[in-house]
Amino acid sequence: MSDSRIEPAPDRREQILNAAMICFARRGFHQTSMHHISGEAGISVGLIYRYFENKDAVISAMADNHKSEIQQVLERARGAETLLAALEILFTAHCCENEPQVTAAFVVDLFAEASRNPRVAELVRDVTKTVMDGVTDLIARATESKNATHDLTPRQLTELIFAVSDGMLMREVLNVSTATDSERRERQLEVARRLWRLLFKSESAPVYA
Amino acid sequence: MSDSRIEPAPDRREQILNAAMICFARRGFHQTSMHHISGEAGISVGLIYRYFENKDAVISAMADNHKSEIQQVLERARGAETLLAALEILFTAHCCENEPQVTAAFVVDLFAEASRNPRVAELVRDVTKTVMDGVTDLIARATESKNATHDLTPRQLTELIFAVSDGMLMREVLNVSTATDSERRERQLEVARRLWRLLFKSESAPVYA
Amino acid sequence: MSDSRIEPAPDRREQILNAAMICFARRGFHQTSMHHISGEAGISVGLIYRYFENKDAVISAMADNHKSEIQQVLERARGAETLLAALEILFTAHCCENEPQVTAAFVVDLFAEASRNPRVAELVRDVTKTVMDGVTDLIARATESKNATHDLTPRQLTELIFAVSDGMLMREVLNVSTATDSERRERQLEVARRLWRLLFKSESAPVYA
Amino acid sequence: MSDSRIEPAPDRREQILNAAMICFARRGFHQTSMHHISGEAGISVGLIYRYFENKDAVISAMADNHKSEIQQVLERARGAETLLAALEILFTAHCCENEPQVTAAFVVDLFAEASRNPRVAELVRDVTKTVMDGVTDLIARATESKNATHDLTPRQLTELIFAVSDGMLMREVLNVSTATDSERRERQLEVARRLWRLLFKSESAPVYA
DNA sequence: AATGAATGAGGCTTCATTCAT
DNA sequence: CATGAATGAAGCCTCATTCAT
Repeated sequence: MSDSRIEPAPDRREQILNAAMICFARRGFHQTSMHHISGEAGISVGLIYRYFENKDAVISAMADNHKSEIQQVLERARGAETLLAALEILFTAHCCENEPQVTAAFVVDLFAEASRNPRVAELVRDVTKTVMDGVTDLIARATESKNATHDLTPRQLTELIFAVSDGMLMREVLNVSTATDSERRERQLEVARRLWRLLFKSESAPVYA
Repeated sequence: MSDSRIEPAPDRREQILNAAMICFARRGFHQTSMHHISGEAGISVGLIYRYFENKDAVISAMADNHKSEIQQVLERARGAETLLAALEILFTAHCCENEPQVTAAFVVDLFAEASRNPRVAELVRDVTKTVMDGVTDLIARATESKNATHDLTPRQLTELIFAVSDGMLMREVLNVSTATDSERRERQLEVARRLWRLLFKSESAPVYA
Repeated sequence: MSDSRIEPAPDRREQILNAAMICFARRGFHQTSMHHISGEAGISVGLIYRYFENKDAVISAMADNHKSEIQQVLERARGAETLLAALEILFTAHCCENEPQVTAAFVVDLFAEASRNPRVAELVRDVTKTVMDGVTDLIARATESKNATHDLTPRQLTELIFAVSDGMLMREVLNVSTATDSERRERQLEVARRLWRLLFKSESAPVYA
Repeated sequence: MSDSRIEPAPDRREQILNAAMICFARRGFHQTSMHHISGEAGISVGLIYRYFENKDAVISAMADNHKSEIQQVLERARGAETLLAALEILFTAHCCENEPQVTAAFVVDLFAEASRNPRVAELVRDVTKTVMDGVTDLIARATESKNATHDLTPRQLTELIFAVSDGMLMREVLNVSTATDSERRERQLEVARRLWRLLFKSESAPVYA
């Protein structure tokens, strides 16, 4: 803070990944050139290659980052008091941090890339499995699951919940400009909440007023 | 030679679009070259430019095609006897015709492209709106919607149903090879069906045991 | 001849290879860029890739060409009346057609490349073997070989003769500018001739006045 | 720290040149990067520039080194008891020290480089002249030259002998793996020896049987 | 003396697009 | 209508060289 050194530790990797995230969200993986990234990061092209073997490695690293972030969210969700609160944490984090447009565009592109880049596919599968296993476990242990009115297994409930979440995220890229980001988000959240209550309905009052 | 009444050329546009669909699903829009398409179609590169202004126009035309197909499915769904049957038609068509992998890869790429190509975005938004309006209407008029145990409006129900469908399609690209296409599909369909029954539960089971 | 068409068949491959030969001789394989070649050939860079998979393929094709040329020379040598005449054909062709500097620079670079590019090495080994086998055969059958004053086998004689030829070619790149090309060549030829006479000495008069 | 009398740094120049020799032999001058050299030498890239102005200077210095080595060999040859012994020293040194492959690849590359880098050409010409002058002198003074059966001048004999030596070295890079290094070498040496005896045949055998 | 991060020009290659035939 | 040779801009990546530390 009082240190006069301009940049104590310019974590280049992170700097490059941040720039790449912006570029990828803006134009997609394959429309983003190394020049775009270097320009956004304010460094030279060659320098990127000191930190990443090639463009694919940048994409993989971003997927890795995405994985860590999601795992942190999972940890937070595990600490929630109720199942619905946990789901809300997951749903919100998945789509709402940063500008939702950016995240959504990136994630959809990530899945598109996964469908043909095996290394990325592996990463996405991995994070997907981890998080879904975590949520399945959460559901299986939740008291809210006891008096359910459906015959969905915890696993199936998880699949349903994630499908809704991913599906909404996918639609997000269309950027229906008839509403602000937060309004749109609120609408989606409301739908999701109602589904959750339906799935984990307790006799008592609705969780959210 | 002088006879120009009978269709002299095969439907080139369709031929090209079919080839493009295969290529796009295989490698994505921006990884597919015009030569890939011409090779797959068995024609020369130059010929593509007689039918499409440029590569973007091919992509847009594919989105157009996708729109027509989905609208046809909507028509079929409208003729179904019950709401659940209609949903099943929609869900199945959306994901199951052709090889699901192909369709899934294409659709995810289409959404990714929509997030930055305004013309594609416009088309996708259009088809999305049309189909969702259609389903909302279907739901609003369905007798199954009367005795619902939730407070979801027809519009919200539609959003929920489509989110589930799209979300599952998105996961499809990961191609978890632990099951055949149809097995995977069956599992997804089972989850979706249970949701639908929960949402439009009719005959029997009282909501509160 | 009377045909008014400007270029009846612009054998692109040959055109490119000619340009490449000039460039390679001028600056070596790895100092020659595809731009250099395309410039020398008067075409665009991209066009080279219609005819050659990549730069290495151009090098290999040149080595191939070199092989054909040498084999033709071998054929001519086979038709010579005396062994010494045959050797003179081989020696002269190997080093003297075109500008000797160009050929020499190219061949030395070719060997240098062979020492690390397996595909080129294979080609050079192949042509080397073919020609040396041919000459060994020529020697074995020549009457001049009968009354030799040495105990060198035909194979060894061949090795000796080729070593001399190659060694002189190697020196050629130094371009000792104290003499014209042809003078230098004449000096080399004189030395070589004397060696050959020594090796295949007949009792009679020297073959060449 | 204040002591600067005793050689504080190891002989960096030599260390770098040794590393460069290994790299150059392995991949050729222009395929060797400064990083390759620094890596092989176990130092940083920047340090090379403290001892050499640029990459070309490294190449020139290597040629210089090569020159010194050859001159030392010439000195040794001068001390030999017979002409044939002297030639054997020269022939053996030229091709056999270190791994022959390495030397051969380096020398062929050196000549290739000489054909377009004037500074290198100058050096190679210089060393060539020095050594050939030395050998010419050796031959002129040798008693073995007296009763020769040929009309070759000492200069021409030198050219012949060196051509054979260089030609065999050039072939060496093809590394016909059908024999070990030493076996191959022995075969070459045998051919060369027979030539020498033919050229400087002394004691016994009359020329005409 | 020594390091290695940083630069940016330049090399190889691909690809959308045009156009003569 | 159809072809495919041709172009050239642009993308990915390497590497000689510099310079702050």
